Amino acid sequence: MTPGDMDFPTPHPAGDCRMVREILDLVGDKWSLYIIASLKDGPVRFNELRRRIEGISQRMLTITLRGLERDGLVKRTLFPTIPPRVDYELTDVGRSLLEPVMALTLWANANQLNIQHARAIYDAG
Amino acid sequence: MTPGDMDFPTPHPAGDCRMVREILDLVGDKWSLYIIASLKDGPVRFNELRRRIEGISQRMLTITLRGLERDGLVKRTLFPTIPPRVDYELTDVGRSLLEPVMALTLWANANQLNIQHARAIYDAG
DNA sequence: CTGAATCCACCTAGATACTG
DNA sequence: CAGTATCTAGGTGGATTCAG
Repeated sequence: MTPGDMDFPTPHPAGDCRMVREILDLVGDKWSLYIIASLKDGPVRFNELRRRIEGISQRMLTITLRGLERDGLVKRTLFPTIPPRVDYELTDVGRSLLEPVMALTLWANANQLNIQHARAIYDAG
Repeated sequence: MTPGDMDFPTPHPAGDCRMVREILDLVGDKWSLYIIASLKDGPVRFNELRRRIEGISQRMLTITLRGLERDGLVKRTLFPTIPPRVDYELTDVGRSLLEPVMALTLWANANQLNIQHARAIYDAG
């Protein structure tokens, strides 16, 4: 580490953007938000979750759930019965994420036509 | 388009989640939010933008700007001087996106310790 | 039922070199 | 200055198969 470059509190003016990117690294993948949304009304079992989220593969459901569990957004409960049963549910932290996501949803609602229009114009030109 | 599959209003209960995903497809990539944040105070030229966003390559800056321009979030203005000059600035739509993004930032601020903690516990077990 | 393991196709994005 | 073109490594996610 060269002494001259010791501290770089904010390498660029984008400041806060750093943390937003961390969230996007958290739930910005293809399936996380679908899972969170699908869990908003209470615990759901693995295969039921799989049925609810159309198009997700078994592998991606497992992997994504593991990530959400690791980040403390989803809680996994194993019932050691035969056959085994596993419930997934949102933690308080996970549920609190629904709020800012809702803000994004509102923005999407308000602007999706603008965006479609802009694209149509751009693609025409 | 097969007549049978005509309409599928909400294939799964995740409903609103669709639109959120569309936004993530819009600005959920690696650089879009950095660019939007870097443009929040007014027009910026290409190379200045490149200097502000540490780590971005010339290619990715071009590609990402094209996408944002196509979606109507960023406006590109060419001054046909020699050497050429190009200004990029947020449109009203682009600027309006800063609000819900700010909500995400607040959530990140409030929960980043929770997440770090959850990860530490998970990785320990 | 709930996974883990493996293989593979696609896409993203970085490096580099070149252009008007 | 503001791009474009090409090549390539690495990551993401789908399909399939196996296991407890």
